[in-house]
Amino acid sequence: METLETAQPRGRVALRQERNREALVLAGYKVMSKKGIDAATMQEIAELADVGAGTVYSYFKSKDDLAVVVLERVMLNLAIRIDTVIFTFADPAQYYAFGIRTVLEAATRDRRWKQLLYRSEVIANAIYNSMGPFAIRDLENATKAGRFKITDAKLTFKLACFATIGAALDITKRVLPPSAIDETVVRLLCMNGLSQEEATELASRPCPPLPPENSVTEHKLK
Amino acid sequence: METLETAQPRGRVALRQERNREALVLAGYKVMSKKGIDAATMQEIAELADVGAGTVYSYFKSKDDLAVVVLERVMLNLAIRIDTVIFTFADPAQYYAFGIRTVLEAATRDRRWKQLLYRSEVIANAIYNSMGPFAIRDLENATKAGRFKITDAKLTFKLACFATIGAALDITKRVLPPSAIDETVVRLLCMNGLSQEEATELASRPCPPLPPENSVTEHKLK
DNA sequence: TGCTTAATTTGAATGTCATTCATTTTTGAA
DNA sequence: TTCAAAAATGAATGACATTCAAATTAAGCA
Repeated sequence: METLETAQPRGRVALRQERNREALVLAGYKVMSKKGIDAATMQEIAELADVGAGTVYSYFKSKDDLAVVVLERVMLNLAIRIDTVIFTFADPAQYYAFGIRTVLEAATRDRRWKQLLYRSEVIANAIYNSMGPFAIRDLENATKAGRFKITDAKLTFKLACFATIGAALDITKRVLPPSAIDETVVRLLCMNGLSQEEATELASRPCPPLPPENSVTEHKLK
Repeated sequence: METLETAQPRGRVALRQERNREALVLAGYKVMSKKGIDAATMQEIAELADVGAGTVYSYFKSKDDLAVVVLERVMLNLAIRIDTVIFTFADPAQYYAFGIRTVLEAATRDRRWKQLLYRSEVIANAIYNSMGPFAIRDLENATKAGRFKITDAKLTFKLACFATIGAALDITKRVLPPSAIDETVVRLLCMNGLSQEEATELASRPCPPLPPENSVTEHKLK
């Protein structure tokens, strides 16, 4: 009984904090994906999360810190959804190819992503951190299988993250046509040591549909 | 005599404006490369250029606008210096390889560049705009010569710009070792359709020294 | 040379936040 | 119920980027 009594009150605070943190991440996501990271104000985020303006700072060191958490959450959600689908592929190289394409399509088609694209080093690093464990695994597997020829999977994926955001920005701004998605995938596959022909073939394989956003219950957003 | 008389007073304003503009770009470069773009204040830049704080805005729309001009100037200076050296290469692919390596080394070794690296989409686009004419020419020549196999030189170089900044940022932050420069060059050459072996060989060729910064008189800085 | 208008420059004032911090509120044990 | 500690609050602070009314300068004209 003693443990139960001490556990309950202790849990209250922890639970509220968890709820507040969750509410802040969600509010941050909503406001930032509507207005962009810079134009989002801490005031509005705090109000939407129903906490005082100062409270945000007992959960996050700064606005940028919150933005990083928000972005990593979005990316992890996408990474997990991708990961539920790729087991259908026989070719290990296709795991990576599909991941790249999916990120590019999300970044250029989803209106909520567009606002987040500026501050590209923040979002590129969020992709790297959240999707990296999956992507680097795929790169290494495909290299072991002899499909890719790379020596440093981490560096390779880092380059791919930044390049992807660069392409996505230009497609969003209509400097590049939407068809640049295909060519970007081809180039990033070439970067892994595939020939132009191999890369083109791999990039043109059909893509399975992704499970819906909210299917990732552990990492819900929206 | 008439033309001389009207030319003189007219020239006075124009001359002063040219001087002011130059002074502002130079001051912007000095302050931004010392403190970083965000921490540089318009007040300090104006003071260093010896104009009123408001005057900056009759030359540049905003702080970011000034930053873009400053960065493009730095990049153009480097591009021109690179261009004076590459005629010594027989292989057209080497033009591009040397350019990529030189940018990476400048970005990671020069203390003044480090501060400019954050705001990566600004600097990546500055590289693209200033060095693009040279780099895209090199990419297309090397493709015609059968060394590279790409279909869209502009897109390819855009990806390379963002990837380069991503690598430079991590090397600067010591997340990646300086040796990542070599591997980045190799990967970005593979991206152009070279095999791993071809890319490694090309990346390892000796590099000639660059002419000094101030040798580019048309585009002087510092 | 002096007069006049248009263009340019000026820097103090404005407005917008991110962040801080003195108070207030809540918590949980006694 | 009482109390000390922890958390939350939101008004106040400070730091700029940008604006704008006033001052200065330029240059055509008599």
